[in-house]
Amino acid sequence: MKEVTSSYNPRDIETRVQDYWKNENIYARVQALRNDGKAFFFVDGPPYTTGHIHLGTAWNKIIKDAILRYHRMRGANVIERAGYDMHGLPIEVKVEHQLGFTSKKDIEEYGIAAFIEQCRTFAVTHMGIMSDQFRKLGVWLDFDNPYQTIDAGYIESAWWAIQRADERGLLERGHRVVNWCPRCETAIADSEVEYWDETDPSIFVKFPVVGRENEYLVIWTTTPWTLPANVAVAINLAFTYARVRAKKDNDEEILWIADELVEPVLKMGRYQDYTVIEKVPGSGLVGMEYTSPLAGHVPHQAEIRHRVVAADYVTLENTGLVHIAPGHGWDDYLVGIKEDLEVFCPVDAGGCFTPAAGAFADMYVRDANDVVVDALGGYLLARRTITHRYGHCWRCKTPIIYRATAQWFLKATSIRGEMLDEIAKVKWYPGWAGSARFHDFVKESRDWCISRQRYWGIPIPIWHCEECGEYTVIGTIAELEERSGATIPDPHRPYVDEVTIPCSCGGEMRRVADIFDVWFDSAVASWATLGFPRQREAFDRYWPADFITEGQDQTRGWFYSQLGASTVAFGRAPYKSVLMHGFALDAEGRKMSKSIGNVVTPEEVMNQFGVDVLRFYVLWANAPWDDLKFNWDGVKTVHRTLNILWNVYRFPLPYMALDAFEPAAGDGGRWDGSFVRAHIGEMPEEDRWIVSRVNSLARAMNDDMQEYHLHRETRALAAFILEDLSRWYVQLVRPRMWLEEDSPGKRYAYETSYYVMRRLTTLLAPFTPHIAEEIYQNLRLEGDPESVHMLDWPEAEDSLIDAHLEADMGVVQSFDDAVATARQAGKRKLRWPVGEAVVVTESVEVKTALQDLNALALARANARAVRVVTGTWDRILWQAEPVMRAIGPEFGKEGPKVKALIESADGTALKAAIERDGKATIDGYEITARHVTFAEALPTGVFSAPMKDATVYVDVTLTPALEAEGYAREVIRRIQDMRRQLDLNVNDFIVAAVEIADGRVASLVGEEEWQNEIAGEVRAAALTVRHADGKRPAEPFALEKDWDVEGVQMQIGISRAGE
RNA sequence: GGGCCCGUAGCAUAGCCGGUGGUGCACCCGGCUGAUAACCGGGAGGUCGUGCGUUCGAAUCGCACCGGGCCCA
Repeated sequence: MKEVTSSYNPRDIETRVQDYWKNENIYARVQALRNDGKAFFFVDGPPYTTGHIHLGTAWNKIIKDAILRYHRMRGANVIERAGYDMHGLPIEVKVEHQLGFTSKKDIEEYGIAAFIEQCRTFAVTHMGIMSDQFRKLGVWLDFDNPYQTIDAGYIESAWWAIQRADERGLLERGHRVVNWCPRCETAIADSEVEYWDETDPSIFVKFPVVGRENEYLVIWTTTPWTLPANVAVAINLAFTYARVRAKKDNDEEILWIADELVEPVLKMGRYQDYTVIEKVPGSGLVGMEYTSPLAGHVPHQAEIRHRVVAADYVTLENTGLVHIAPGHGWDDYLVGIKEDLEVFCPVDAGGCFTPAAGAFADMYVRDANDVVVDALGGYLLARRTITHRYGHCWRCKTPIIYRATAQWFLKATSIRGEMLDEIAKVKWYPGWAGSARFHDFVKESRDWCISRQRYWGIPIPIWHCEECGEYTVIGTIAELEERSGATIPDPHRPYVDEVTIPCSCGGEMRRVADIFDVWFDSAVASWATLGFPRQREAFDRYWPADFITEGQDQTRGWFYSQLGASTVAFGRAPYKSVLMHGFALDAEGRKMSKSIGNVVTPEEVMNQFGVDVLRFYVLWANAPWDDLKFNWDGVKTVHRTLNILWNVYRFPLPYMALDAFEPAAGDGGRWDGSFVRAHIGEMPEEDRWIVSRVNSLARAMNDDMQEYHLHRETRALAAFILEDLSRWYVQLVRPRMWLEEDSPGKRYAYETSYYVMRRLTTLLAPFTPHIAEEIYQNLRLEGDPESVHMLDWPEAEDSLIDAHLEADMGVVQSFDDAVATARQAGKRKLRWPVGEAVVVTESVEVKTALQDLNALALARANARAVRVVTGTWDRILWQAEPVMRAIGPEFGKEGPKVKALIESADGTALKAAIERDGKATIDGYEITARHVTFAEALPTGVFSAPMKDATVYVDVTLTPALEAEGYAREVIRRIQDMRRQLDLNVNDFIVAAVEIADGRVASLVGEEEWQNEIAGEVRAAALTVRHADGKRPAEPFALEKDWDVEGVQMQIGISRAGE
């Protein structure tokens, strides 16, 4: 063990430790060490390769790393690989930006092959950058061999799953309304829609009722451009509708509006008067037919038989009648299916009207709003604008539209029951993440649209024959090669688009043009990371995953996509336990975003405070499942804690080095703690106590780790470092470290300190792997493993836990605090001894603790005596306080006099008299208990402070003996200070002289007892103490200083002995 | 609009199967000076988001509302 002189420098330590891991190949060796352990299969949720990691990503990986390191230390053979999500529209859009593209046409002209190579380069480059960042966080996942969603093997895992879906009848091609980005010209998932406010028209439109002159249904919409696709109007059967004769100027017309909404609607339409002709329940409207006001502009509208249908989702807002266009809305579409309505969608992939839209053909739909409104003419009842949340493409920010298109679906609704059953079988941390949140989400889930009309993704492996309409789903590349006769070097577009398969009808099957929704990529990660279906062995051994952990946003994301794909493919969940963690927010609880400018990056924190501080902070700040409100003060606190850990660690090293201390080794030169176990009975109380504490810590941590209470783990560690080690044990053990001679006491101090640090670094290893390693490297014995991460996680040694001693020590700590408080009140420094400290208590625990640990209590209080008193301490005095509410009425105008007499009376005597006789007489006035109360009064020089279940009284009155020691201590302190100024070693001897201006003090300090004490404490070979006589010392000292000690002038000189 | 989570001193957090609200940071005051560009102690600071309810008693249970987050519509 080497002495450590440098203060805590995380960056140096972390660089050195990471180099060591790399050079010694520690990560691989730890894995090899646990090879025979029980398998623990972990699947890394793949981050998307867009670029740099943020605080949330860092937190995510840190949680994973801490948990996996823990499992490894518990002996588990952890099966893991880092993973990356590398396909998808976000990368396509980035590349489009780089190349200056604005539409799919640009891509087609540039060439799909060249385009996807750009995408591949982008993804691979950023993967490398991110891996380096994760490595810097000290994350031990396999970054050299990560699973990548763009690998051919990975793509096969997805193909295989979709083939299984087809076999189970869960793959379906259907016409559905989907979120559609008119710029990207593709369907996008619900999860790819971002909402923010847009201002849109808000219009009320009159639909003419068939066969009724001048009679209209009034509907409301914010998307005029969907009116050309209208086929029906929906009402709610639960509402009452009014048939109203409305008057405007000289015109009259008859309008249908929900009864309760008549007033506001007519006001909006500037009608001056109205009368309700009749009120009809919703059912009375169903089947009513109407014509489109746009029939003259959109030829097809003239052919549609529009009618009124019922729908539950219609609310009592606007007019209570809802315009239905099944081609442009999800709810509309469902109503359409139920009512067998036509799905009319005269809008193309680019968001422009098709020729079927008649007069509106070729217009971009959002631009067409005004034109449509104009075309409504007199059918427009009112026009306003509205600002409301509207969906946008997450990548290019274009407002989305809803569009009915042919897409491929995974029929999640058919396996919903299975999925819900599986959720219940998974162990969720916390429980509500599964039972409430995820369960409710899945319960509401819809079929999953897995097709996208894009380029950079896993091609959907469906080949279709245009001749006979047959289609076939391919499960592997080998299968495709066999059936097509082609070789497939790369299963991506456009290469795979060329491959054709002969159809049994004699025709030729071609691949459908679509690629997978990128969420389907990561959905198959649990078996793709094991190389399945190309390799079966690992899959058979390890699948499903023992554990995964991701943020709460992944409820709808990866938790769901994996569950869906796995339930389809294997009929069960792909994970056995899931820890759902929170989101990283700023200190105000807002989302970190570039536009607000509140983003804190992991690099910032690492550069200022180091990786271990960042790691410990994010695990310590709050429970994993709560959102993390990032706070620099918290980071600083953690830094301080690790700094104290560092100081506590290096504190005993110089003494150990000086004594060439070697910890007792066990079998094979390996440290095993046997010395402490063997000698625990003989060791001083504080040693037994800290050994007990560190074992209690291990016990508590084992319990908390079972539930992944990482915040409790780290908080328990911090509390141990600060409270138990730094503030208590180190203070108590100090004098034993300074002992000159070898002694059992010193040996115990060394062995105990060593034992505690070894235990502590092991417990810290999963959380702060660098500082733990750094300390371990200095502490480890020859036979010990090369890394702290090769050690086994410590079980609590029950035989070393002494609950009684821990309780006793708690009392002494409380006593220590109380004495400090009382001393402060009495303005008596801790350096100055006091006569006695008296503890008044009724508590048996307090009493026994202060008896058991009396020597310790004496030392801590720096008192000549510590006594425990039950009942009342006889030195307590009482101050009588008159009760005027009783005195006034009874003594009348004598009251003030009685008041004064009571106040000046000897309260203590008065109290005793009243307690004895029930009354007392002062100057002839009879005083009873109701006239007076008593407040505690302390004798001169006594100060009190409360502690748990007791009160401490400290008498700070000085006597010559106490004063002698006090001044002697002051002298010692100043000489020590001067030694430091001379930069002397702790074992150097000095010669010193003390000249004291005050003769009385000089003679007190000059007593032989104190002169010897001073000489011993400051390692003085020669010391003179005398009353200053104005003469300078004969020999000049290396350092001379004048001091003011509590108002007494002293001149002190010291030199190194022999110089 | 719905589901889930969160809302405790200036900031962050513990307590949350009910019984006089703990802790850290910051702040003020002090101590220590053989961990020292450290360390330690003391003090002040709280309508436990708001309101209603259950109860002898609620930060803790119930309901409603307000604010924040994630997700859904």
